[in-house]
Amino acid sequence: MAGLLNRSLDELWRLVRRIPAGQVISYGDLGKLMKHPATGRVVGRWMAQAPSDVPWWRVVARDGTFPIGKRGPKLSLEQEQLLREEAVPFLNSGRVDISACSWEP
DNA sequence: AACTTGACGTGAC
DNA sequence: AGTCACGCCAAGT
Repeated sequence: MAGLLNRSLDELWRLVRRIPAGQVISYGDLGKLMKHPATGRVVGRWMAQAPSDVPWWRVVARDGTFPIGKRGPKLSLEQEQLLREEAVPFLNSGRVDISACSWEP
């Protein structure tokens, strides 16, 4: 028996891998897409253990910020840089313009 | 087993 | 537009 947690993790990595370059999705919306929905907070916890082949930087908070910055400022900057390289639109406030580049499966 | 901590979201002010 | 309080719930201590 695989376990519900591991299956959810697999599904999560599958979903994130489907996000095209130049687009983003929020933690909460990602959770809603799963067979057994998870809250944004839980998705965030799981993202911390994302395999290296998962484009974790395309997942942002609902308001277009990087909550990761509170704990790891370095990682936050890396995320912003990666998104800018993909031509993701930013607002003057430094947040991602999520309404202009959100991924819808 | 109890308590704390967040890679979040929402609503109130 | 920016804060804040609160609900959320898996993991860590």
